[in-house]
Formats: sequence, structure tokens, C-alpha cells
Amino acid sequence: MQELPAHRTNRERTETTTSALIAAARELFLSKGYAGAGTPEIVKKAGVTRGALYHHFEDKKALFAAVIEAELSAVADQIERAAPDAAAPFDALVEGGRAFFDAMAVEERTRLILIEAPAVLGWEELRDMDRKHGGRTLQQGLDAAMKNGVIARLPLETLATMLSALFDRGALAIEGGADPGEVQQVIVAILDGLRR
Amino acid sequence: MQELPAHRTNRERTETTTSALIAAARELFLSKGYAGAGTPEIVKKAGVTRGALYHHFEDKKALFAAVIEAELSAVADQIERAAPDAAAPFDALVEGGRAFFDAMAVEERTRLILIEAPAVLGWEELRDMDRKHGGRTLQQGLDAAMKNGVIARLPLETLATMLSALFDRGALAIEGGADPGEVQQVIVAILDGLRR
DNA sequence: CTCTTGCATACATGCAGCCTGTATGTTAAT
DNA sequence: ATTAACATACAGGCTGCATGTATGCAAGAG
Repeated sequence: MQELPAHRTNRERTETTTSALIAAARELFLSKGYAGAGTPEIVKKAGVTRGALYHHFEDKKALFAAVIEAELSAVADQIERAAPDAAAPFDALVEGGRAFFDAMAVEERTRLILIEAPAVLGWEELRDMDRKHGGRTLQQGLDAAMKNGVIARLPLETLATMLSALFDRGALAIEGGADPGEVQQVIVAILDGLRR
Repeated sequence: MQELPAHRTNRERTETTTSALIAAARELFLSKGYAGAGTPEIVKKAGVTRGALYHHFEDKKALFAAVIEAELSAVADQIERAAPDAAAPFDALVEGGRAFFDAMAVEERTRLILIEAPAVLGWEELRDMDRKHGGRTLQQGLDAAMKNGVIARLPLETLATMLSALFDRGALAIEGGADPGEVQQVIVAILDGLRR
């Protein structure tokens, strides 16, 4: 039996309800998509009312943004935890990709982050959020590899954007039933082609 | 003055209303997105009523699918018209990419096809539609290049999927303000890395 | 060959249900 | 007391369907 304290600070109250909302929203957005998951259902699952939702979040989209931000943060953490920062620049890229695929393999996370989020939040806003949470890892790795002369010298930001597209589509393909080994093989071949 | 014939065959009636609906929906979906463009506004712009819409299309999503199908067909046509099928396999890939970027440069077409459509129709269904309308061009080009020994031997379908991700993200980046020259440069470098 | 008669197709209109965002009221913290 | 954290009620809009109407169409009777 959970003893609910007689006196909860406002900070605690806010924290519990917002996290309950984000958790409930996450599940429903995952299973039914953004448009398919209505706020009545979300608040019911979170055990609060719509009033609480619209008190803490400006609108449904803001709640969705909070969910995505949490997902991006989780993915970044998971990659960083598996990051062999001592490895050679090129291998770090390949290993980072593998960690990314592992992190994206949870449930329908791929669809949420790569399909739904761009449509709801816009590609630009999502890109900004991604940069905050470790989306620069790839760019830094490429920068290091380029400065070491390991890979060809190309416009850094554009190359990072293009290669991240590769990883994104790879995650999508894997979730769609493609062979993860083949995807890895193709990506390694492409990265290998950039070596000098 | 347009003389409207006293006797229009049913086939003609259907054709005019459906094309009017698709044209109106296209514009509004482009400017306001799928969720932002309501059916009342669409039918008003098309000069028909919601009854006509739901008679010819199962639901709003089906109308959207028809719009996307038309767009994909237009893109495929535009690429095919610019296709130098006599060129060497490798150059054909590069030129095809350039034609793709040109075709995607119209208005907000990129956002509609690459952002909105996957979210509304699902990635799988969109992929099927794309295959019908010339999305196999890339795969065929790669197949030819591989059989000629021009590029490395890799799983064909996976490679095509990955490279199409490259082109898609490139179109997105260009629309987002990136330098088209840089995008082309990076893509050529990546393709070049696959040469044998 | 024409005309009428029955049916299917192409719409138009109104309704029911749901959802979002806001405004107002109430309770608990500070 | 004042503000923050909710709860509740309401207004507007939108989607899908059900019902009603007119028009094209195909087939048989004359």
C-alpha cells in the first residue's frame, strides 16, 4: 500500500503528474500514433484530468514534444553508455551506428521518432532537439576522422546530415523486417568508401 | 464562357469532381498539412460538397493517398523525362539524383512526400506506392552498375533503400536552406566510394 | 427506333460523436 | 493572502455516416 504523504511540496506534485502524463502519453503515442491518441484517454491512463494536462503543457503538441525529448535523451544515453571513445575514429563510427540501432530497436520507437515526430513537430524543430541530446556525436566523430585524415575531406555538417539519414533509414528498414546484418554491411561499405 | 453540356456522362462527372478534389486537396495539404486542412475547406475550394468527397473516397486519408500518388507519379515522370538512359551506369546514378532534386524542388513537395505522407499513410504503404511509380529506377540503376562491375557487390534492395534515404534527406536539407552544391558533392563522394 | 420503367450512380444535407482548447471554479501549498 | 495545482463545464470544429434527391443508364415493350 502506497502511503501518500499528507503534505507534498508543489515541486513534487508537478513532478509526479508531469512524469505520469509523459509516461502515459508515450505508451499511447507509441501504440496509436499522435492523432490516434486523444487527450481524454491519455489523462485517464495517467490518472489525472485534462485540466492538469493543460495546466502543465501548453497544448497536446507540447506534451508530444516532451515525450520525444525524453526518447531522444534515452537514445543518446544508451549510445553514450556503449561508446568506446578510446577506439580508432573509423571504428567509433561503426560502433556508434550499432549502438544507435540497438537503442532504436525498442518497441515502436523508430516510428515515433523518425516518422511521427517530424510530421508533428516539423523537421527543423526536431533537428534542434536532436542536437541538444547528443545528435552532435556523429558530427564530432566525423570531424575527428577527417582531421586525422582517415576519411575524405567534405563539408562537415552536410556529410553528418547525410550519414544520419543513412542510420535513420537503416533503423526503419530493420524495424520493417530487413536483415540487420545486411544493413550494417551496406553502411560499413559506404563508410569504408569514404576512407582515404 | 464555358458551355456546360446538358448531358454529361457519369464517367465525365466523376472525372471532373475527383480531379477538382485532388487539386484542391493538394494545395491545402501543401500549405496547411494533413491535419490542418479540413474537409469543409477542401470541398469549398473544389466547388463541391462533402457528400461528393465521401462518395468518391472512402475517407480523408484515401483522398490524401490519391494526392500523394499523383505527386509521386509527377516526380517519376519528371525524372524519366530527364533520364539519360544512354549514359554510363555511374553517371546515370548521379544525373538521376540531380533530376530527383529538381523534381522535389517544387513548392513544399518535399514536406508533403517525405514528412507528411509517411506519418499519414505509414512507411510501408508509401514505399509500395513509390515502387509502383518508378521508385525502382534507382534499384535498376544499381543493379546495372553492379553487374557491370562498376560498383561494389552488395545486397541490392538494402543498398537501394539506403541510397534513397540519402537522396530524400538531401532534398529535405536543400529545402531547409542547405547548399545544393554541397549536397551533390557529398552524395557524389559517397557514390564514388562504392566504385570498384 | 423510341419510350418508359427499374435500378445504379452521383451527389446534397443533416446528424451524432469525438476531440481540442479555454474559461471558470475549487483546493492545497507558500 | 496570494499563487500554484488542479477539476469541471463549455464552445467550436471536424470526421464519418445516414438519409434524401436527382441524374445517367440499361433493358424490354410497343
